[in-house]
Amino acid sequence: MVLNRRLEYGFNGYRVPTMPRAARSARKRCLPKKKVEDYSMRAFDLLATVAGNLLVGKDTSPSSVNLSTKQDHAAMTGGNSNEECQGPQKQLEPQAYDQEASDIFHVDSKPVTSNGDPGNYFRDANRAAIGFADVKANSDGPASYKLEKDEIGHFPENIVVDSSEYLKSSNYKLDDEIERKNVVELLECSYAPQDNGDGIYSLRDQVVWDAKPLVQISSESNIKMSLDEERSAPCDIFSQGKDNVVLDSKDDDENSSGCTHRSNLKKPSSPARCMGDRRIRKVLASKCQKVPTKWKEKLFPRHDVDLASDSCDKKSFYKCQGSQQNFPFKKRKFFDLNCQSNSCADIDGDSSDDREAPSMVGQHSPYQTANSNLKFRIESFRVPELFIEISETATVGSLKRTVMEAVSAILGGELRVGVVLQGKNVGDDNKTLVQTGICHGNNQVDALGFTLEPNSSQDAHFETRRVGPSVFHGNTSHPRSRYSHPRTELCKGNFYEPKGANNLGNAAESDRGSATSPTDLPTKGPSDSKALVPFSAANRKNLAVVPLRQKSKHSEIAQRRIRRPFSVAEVEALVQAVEKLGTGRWRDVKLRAFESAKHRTYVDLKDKWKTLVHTARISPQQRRGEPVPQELLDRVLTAHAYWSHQQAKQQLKHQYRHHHHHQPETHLLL
DNA sequence: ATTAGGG
DNA sequence: CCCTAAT
Repeated sequence: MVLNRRLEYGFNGYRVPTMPRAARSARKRCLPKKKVEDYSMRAFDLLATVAGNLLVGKDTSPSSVNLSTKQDHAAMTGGNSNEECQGPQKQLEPQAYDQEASDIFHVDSKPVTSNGDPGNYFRDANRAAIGFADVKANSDGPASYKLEKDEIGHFPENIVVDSSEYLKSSNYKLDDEIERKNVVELLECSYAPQDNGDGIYSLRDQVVWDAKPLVQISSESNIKMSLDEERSAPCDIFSQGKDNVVLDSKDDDENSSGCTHRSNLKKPSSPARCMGDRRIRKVLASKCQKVPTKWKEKLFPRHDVDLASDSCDKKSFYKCQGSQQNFPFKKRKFFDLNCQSNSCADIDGDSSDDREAPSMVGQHSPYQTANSNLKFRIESFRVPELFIEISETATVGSLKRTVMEAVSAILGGELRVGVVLQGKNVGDDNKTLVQTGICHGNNQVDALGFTLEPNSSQDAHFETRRVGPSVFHGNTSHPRSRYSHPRTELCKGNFYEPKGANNLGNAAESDRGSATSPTDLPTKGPSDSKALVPFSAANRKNLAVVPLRQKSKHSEIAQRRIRRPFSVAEVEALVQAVEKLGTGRWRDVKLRAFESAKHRTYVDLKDKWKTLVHTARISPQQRRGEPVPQELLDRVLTAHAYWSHQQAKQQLKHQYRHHHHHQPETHLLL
């Protein structure tokens, strides 16, 4: 075998699930006392991720937007296992939703109107999310928020976010950068690739998702809210059917238990999703015929994968995909709230026309309402194609990571939404829906799709997507993919002030930003992926420009924290603090010198000190990373010696006192 | 929640 | 950095 041979894979894209959910297990550690902003943040992530489930309805809601939250989410997070099987039923009920909704965020706002431009759909949704994320909580009482109104005056009507679900976002920065972080966040958090050899190219969750709804975008009146929940399922999900997946009974063969179990859960509005189901089914049909059940069709993400190299065993690949044993299926529940039966009926009728538009990227179902307003349900967006290159000797795990990074890079980059109508991109953002024909008859419902596209600097319009086979270009390693560390300059703080409690404040803040940018590569072995380049399909020239390092690492769930090497300035601050406080008061050190450095815990500081001492003791040749000035290292040794001595002294003193109670403190070893 | 250490 | 035992 030729070592280091390159394998090239072309990916047509993934389907991005709309509503991932974190595991309870992980949540445990992610749910400390959080600030409302965290909820907001999480809400944004989720909302952005689930934007595909946004339904835009006619406007009857108040123009003012209020967001309220209940800080105490403990009750909601107290999920239990039996909930896995039983809970969903209840949750499928709108009432249940509403109840839970009251427990969390709540946003009332205006929906998008039909005369909005085609290019605004997603933007509006995102904007709402952004506003959501930006809201500030009141200090007391049920926090109320104000959602900023965008120039068009479009708001989601109700945005409900399960408060039990959010990331540990203490490091999260709610700024403009958030917009491009949105979707990728959850991908990273919930779909991080793993090494245990499951579906190779699947975007999947690392954890078992909870049964509760994650995000709800709903409204009493017009806005429809659909909740699409996914959960990991045991490999035998298909045969067991014991999971909570909402499916249509018809043409459902096996999984009888599960289906029957669910049938009663289905709401009369279910037809609305029939279309989506069918569409998905259709899309997947060619790839997933091995899977006998529609479950798979419904749940299976798209795996349009082109193997550009023979080195990769296609057979095994497909086998893997088809393997019910190993594939990490996620049960997917779909909730359609407030779906008018009549509307659904219409859609259902339309669904007969559903066909797979090659250029279509997202499934959705727009339908007209009483007024001239349209409702859209975007089940998912298609992620642009990407190209990766990886060593043949790389491990599967590293391949997964690489793919994950590529996907994350794309999603984390500046995204924009494309609207595809009947296979053609709607490039004119200024046209109205009517002019574009989007709001026309139902026969076109299926022809409408949304795409996520890299928002490249210059070119703003896009041509037809997916033109034939993937074109590999720009397959060289992406220069900026990893080695640029803007950190250096960012960390030049004023650390030389004697005792400023917030010496590192600036550095910490700025460091945070830079810390998220460098792609954290797998650090093990030669298996590390090499070049990883998002590449543009024949039609997507911009793609190659997508920053590869946008991935924000604040992945939730038990994700190892990103590595954030201490800058010299930080070391300086640490040394200074330790000189003053000693080595046994890391809490104080933290407060003193790293107060505003959220990502530096006292444990981190303690660890850093440990390594500093070690570093100071080894030869300069053995040291790695950004060189620490010898002067600092000397101070480290000095301080370490001093405080070690003090500590020993203290111990001896205590011993002495223990034996001589009558004796006051005596200074030995001075 | 902190501290101290091993991994 | 993580994980934990012990405070």
